[in-house]
Amino acid sequence: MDHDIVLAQLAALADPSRFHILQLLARGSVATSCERIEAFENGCCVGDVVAETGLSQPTASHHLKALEKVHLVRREVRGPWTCYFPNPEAIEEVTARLRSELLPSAPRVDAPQGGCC
Amino acid sequence: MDHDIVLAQLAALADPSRFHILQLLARGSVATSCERIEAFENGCCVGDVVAETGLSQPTASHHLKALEKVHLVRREVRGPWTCYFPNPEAIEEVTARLRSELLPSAPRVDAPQGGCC
DNA sequence: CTATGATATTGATGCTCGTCAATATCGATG
DNA sequence: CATCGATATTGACGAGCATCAATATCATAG
Repeated sequence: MDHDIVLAQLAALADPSRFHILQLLARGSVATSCERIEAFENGCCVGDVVAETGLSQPTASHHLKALEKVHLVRREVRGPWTCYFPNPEAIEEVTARLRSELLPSAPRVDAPQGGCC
Repeated sequence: MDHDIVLAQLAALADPSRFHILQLLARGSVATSCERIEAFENGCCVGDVVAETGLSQPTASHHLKALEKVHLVRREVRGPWTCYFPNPEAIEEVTARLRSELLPSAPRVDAPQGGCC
């Protein structure tokens, strides 16, 4: 089902470590140690996440892989580095789906003035 | 921290059962068995969720409580029934926070035309 | 007060997941 | 090939959670 991707993305977003990683990528505030990422790209490598978050290297790698699996980040191998980049479209998609599925699309039926209880 | 509420709301949204409950409430498609809910209110009672989802009564009660804890639904006791109503403001808040925290606010620094790699 | 219908709580169970240590893989460089 | 830096994988552990059965609470009608 196409439905599942939204739930998977929400689950990915709900973890504090992963949310933090996405924040770092979104604000482009990572001074990366990767020689193959230009400043304007707002990307980082696994080691950068380790340095910024204090997570162990396997944990950082694990979370980045999870984020890439639901397309919240884009992954690119550049020589010895694995580079990750934010994917704003995915954020837009999640918020759009949340709104379309969980907000009343049509204006509600007119309610009587007096209330009920 | 005010930060935690967003993560808690995302975690609440990420569960299939809870997401389904919110969908039912959002589209106002629950023909409730509660005598004290008017049609225009788009609310339902615990028993309605049991009937619509097939979950056990304790599980439905548990999920509704969890949704209320993060303000995704509003709770109101009406006689023997506990009634739940959608809270669209919370959905708007979550999506707004997602966008403000995970999307680049300022336009990115101008990138060189040629790309890099 | 008693009985009944509606919901909440408790206890238990199985599963998922976040985390790290240890180890393996992989690319680049001599 | 041998080495080194960067990342991925494996294995294990513990915490949290979704779920249900059984039971308790609570409101209302009689």
